[in-house]
Amino acid sequence: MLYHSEKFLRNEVKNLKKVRTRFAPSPTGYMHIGNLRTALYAYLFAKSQGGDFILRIEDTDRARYVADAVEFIENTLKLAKIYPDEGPNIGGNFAPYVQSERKEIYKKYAEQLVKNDFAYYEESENGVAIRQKMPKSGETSFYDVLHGNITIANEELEDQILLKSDGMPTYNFANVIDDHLMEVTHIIRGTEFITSTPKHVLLYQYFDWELPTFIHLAPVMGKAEDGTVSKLSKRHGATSFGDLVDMGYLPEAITNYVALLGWNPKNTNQEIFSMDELIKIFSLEGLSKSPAVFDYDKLNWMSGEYFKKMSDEEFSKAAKNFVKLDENLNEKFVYLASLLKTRIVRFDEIQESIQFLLNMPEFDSELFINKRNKVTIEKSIEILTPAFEMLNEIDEKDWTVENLNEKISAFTASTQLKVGTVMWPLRISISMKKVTPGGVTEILYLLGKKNSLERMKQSLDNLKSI
RNA sequence: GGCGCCAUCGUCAAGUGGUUAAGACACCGCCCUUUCACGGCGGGUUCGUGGGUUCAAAUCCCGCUGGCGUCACCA
Repeated sequence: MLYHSEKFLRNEVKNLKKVRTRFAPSPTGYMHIGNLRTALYAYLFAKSQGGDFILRIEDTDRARYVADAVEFIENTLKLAKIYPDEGPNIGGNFAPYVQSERKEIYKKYAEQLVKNDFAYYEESENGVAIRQKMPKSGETSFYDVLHGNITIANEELEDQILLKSDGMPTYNFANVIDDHLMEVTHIIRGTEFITSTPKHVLLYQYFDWELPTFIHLAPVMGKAEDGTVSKLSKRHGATSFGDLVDMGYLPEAITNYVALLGWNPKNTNQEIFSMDELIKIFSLEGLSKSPAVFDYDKLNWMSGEYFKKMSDEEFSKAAKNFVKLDENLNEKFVYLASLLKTRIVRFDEIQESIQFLLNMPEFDSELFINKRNKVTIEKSIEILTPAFEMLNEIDEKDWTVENLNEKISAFTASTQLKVGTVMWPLRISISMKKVTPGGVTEILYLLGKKNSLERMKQSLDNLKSI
């Protein structure tokens, strides 16, 4: 099959050189998930081939410049465990890596093009700009690893601005110059660049430079409430890596999920991957050419998987930034973490789920009534009264989960009632929540003896006064 | 609108002419159970459409439809 042999051949040739990929964002102070994914794939490909990954800042649009955006991008990549080999604050043999600092380079090459009659000056009220001359006829083709050969008629191409009147290059010019100068072998970017690629190809031809390999990635889509699908944007809620981290997703989980959005490993059904594993297993063949819809359900599942794999210590440490605790809970947080781990999917869910431990919710007699466990108000009073006495006799220092478990089991047995029947009113009386992280003994322990018994007594009094 | 790209469950996706069309998420049911989770077991739903090619098409070709992108002194 042509497609495969061609791809194979192409890879053969390219493999002779060290693979170099780049991520070239503009400094917007915002890392869109789609961009992060592009960076990830470029990084994974380079690393899987033992190559280099370069960070280059495309800040040729002065109007768009955002302060500290470069640091923001570098920090985000670091959080995502994507480490460039070369970049603005990292350095490298091809510095500078910020395009605004390379102004003179572009000027030189633009003028060379004018000299060779591949471009011309154009004067307007803004000043003097340089435009690229496009062929009037014929067509320009290029090979894309994902899409095969793509051909566009030259008459579709307009004479492009290469150098703006402010002396800055346009994207279409600067990326070609830099990719060549920085010896980028594989250009991995979004499909939105497919139609402008012929312009770049022509530039390579004008300079008589070797063409890099192109890989145009399908976009990441978002699903709106009405069910329609479009390119992931703000109307779909959180769309940046930072948003997701702020919501309490683990960076590792986000990266892992995003890796699988548009790429799949060959010959395995594994879905949870560390960065090292991704590097090991990544291949261009697993890339998908059709768009992928960002799915929170799947992200949630994956996030939960990561939580369950964490030790209680790791989890509590990471979760602490998301919660406000009192002294008592702060002390017991590692234990609390063991209860929380399997129940939440984002750190920002914790506060609400443990709020009842901090403050006793308002009394609600309805909660005591439970059909399945055959619990009524009367039954609750009947159980709670002796239970309170029993618990009250436990020494403060024996107030441990293990011991409480033992005592409550013995108590339950003595009542001749079903376990659920006893546990239900007990748990409600100290939590006032139908659903809690952990059962009665866990909550008793977390609350401590004094607080637990105060709550239980209060509930009992309230029940009696109905 | 011109041009270009794309098209397998609701979603992510395996699949490269012959399969009972994998797997995962979500959903539903059952089991376990000290609530909720976790865990275990099971279930339904998929090749956009019309033509070809072929003994045989989700797979190859063409048209249609639909979605997306692009036509800047933005990237």
